[in-house]
Amino acid sequence: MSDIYEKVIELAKRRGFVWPSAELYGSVAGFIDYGPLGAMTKRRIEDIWRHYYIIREGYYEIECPTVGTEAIYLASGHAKGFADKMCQCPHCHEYFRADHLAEACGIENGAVLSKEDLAAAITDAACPSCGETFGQTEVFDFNLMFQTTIGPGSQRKGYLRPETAQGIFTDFSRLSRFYRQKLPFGAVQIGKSYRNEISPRQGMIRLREFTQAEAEIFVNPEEKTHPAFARYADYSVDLWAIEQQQQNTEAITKTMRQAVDEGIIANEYIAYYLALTHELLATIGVDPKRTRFRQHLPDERAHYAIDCWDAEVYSERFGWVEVVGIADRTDYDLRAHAAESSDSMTVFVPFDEVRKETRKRIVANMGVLGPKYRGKAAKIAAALEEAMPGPDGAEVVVDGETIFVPGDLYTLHEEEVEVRGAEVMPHVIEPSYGVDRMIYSVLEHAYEEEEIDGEVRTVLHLAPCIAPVQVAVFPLVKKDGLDTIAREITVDLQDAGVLADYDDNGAIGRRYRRQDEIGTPFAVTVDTETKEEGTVTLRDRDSMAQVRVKTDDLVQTLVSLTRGRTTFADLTTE
RNA sequence: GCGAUAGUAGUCUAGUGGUAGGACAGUGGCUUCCCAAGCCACUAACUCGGGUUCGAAUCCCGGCUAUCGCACCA
Repeated sequence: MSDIYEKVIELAKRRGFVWPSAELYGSVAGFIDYGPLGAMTKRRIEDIWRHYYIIREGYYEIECPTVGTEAIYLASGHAKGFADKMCQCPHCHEYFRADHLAEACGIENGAVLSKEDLAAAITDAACPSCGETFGQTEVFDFNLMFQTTIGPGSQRKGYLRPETAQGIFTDFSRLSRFYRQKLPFGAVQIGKSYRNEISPRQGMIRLREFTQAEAEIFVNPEEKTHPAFARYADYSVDLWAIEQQQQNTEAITKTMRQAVDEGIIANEYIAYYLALTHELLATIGVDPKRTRFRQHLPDERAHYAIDCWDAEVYSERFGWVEVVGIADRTDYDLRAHAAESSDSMTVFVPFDEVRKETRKRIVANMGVLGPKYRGKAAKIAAALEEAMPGPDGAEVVVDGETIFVPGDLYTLHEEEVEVRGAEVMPHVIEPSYGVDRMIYSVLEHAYEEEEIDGEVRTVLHLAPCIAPVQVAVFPLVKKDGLDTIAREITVDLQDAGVLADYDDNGAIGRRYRRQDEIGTPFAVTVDTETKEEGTVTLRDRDSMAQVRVKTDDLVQTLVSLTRGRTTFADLTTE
């Protein structure tokens, strides 16, 4: 049966929203092209995202390469952790995850075994597909990252990034200086990421090249209270928390204040971005009734994450689809990069008041110590500074050798120092949006076939702020100079930054329907009254209602309508 | 990736071993003062590669893509 997915995809293909990529030479699953209308819609959605995260939250956007060196992904764990150990049945040539097979044979922790151990573990395993015994089989890594080499003849490995986040982490120190080393701060990135999925099946939902919009917000681990939390404290969303999932009950509706106070959501930052995400999705036209937030269960959550929620959108075709992930990733990423690089990845956080601390310091008496230990003296002196002295001496370890240094070879100083703050490794709050999934959700929720006088009218109820074509301009008939007036109006609208589409082809009804199908929210029609009274009709896509508007006021009215400042209903009640 | 099924203009579809019709859409024109109206004309397709055959869109094999099942997967 032709379900809504097929109808939406058919429309998207036919009218130029989304196409299979490079159909000319045969397309490859997991790659899509955005056609003229799709690219415009995507841009508008991204710009609304920018409005929320850059303009309102104040996290500037950066843009990093999609190709990264191996070091980045060794640090991030993607080079290892993103790889599955696979094997192939020698009889039926089916592929399986080796660790799953091993676990089916009663091996625990198959995931941590080496390739060789796994191969040994599965020799007696029966193939889940054909039932034959595996025997000696090779276990190989399948890494979800696309690999490339950098430079001619170079052995230097490069990877296409599997997420945009790493670019922000690798720029951490410069970002910290840009924000004058004051937590919290954040950066965002919108761009392509790549995952070489084994078998992408679900159209726009699982792609090998996809667009992410990610924010990495660096916060003081001691202060996970969002400075603007009041904005969303009373905002309520549907939460499908761990408890409801385990008890198999429905999502619960809570305000963000309640959810944080009751400990359902780990902190204000997570709650704040849950609410912001809910509002953003509603703004671009995702049905709030078909939006919920699902908390990751403890066993699916990454071990370092404190709390993680997915914004899920209901699709008639795919069920609940993860569109946004919002996680508190703690200092995992920065710690990983600090360990791999020579950067501390910390921010100096001053204390509210300068703290006075007394510090014990051991100063070696080099005049005695030097001659006594000779070549080892410098190292022993350095080790002494860190040592805990006993009553008559201190033990230090130098080059694996334990040396007892008598108390008369050093003096103990007690000094009062002023401590003005501490080096803090921030925690990362990460809202991560799948832009392609947002677009699909919007299209599916906007699609409607309604019956008008026995005819089916196909309408995309796109929000005026994301509709690719914002206004259509028609002469009612192509004579008496009506077309000239309509063309002039089109240019006036275009000059005001409104994407206006002039059309004089065919009957007026057909032109309305054409625009309905691509979601154009408003249509302006020029008729004889335009010449006599100086007014045009403005037609609303959703209600098909019309009002007469003064030609002189038209541009201003439409600018305001397309930006969502006013609605068509406001015009009719005036 | 494996198995099953399928692939005909932009879309939907008819069809047969002898090189393809329809509908809708689109374009040009006529008509038309408000919701896919009417009339005329036009454009436009056999998924790709190989094989069998005098001849293949049709039969066979393979690739690609889509749908479904399995596996995989945020």
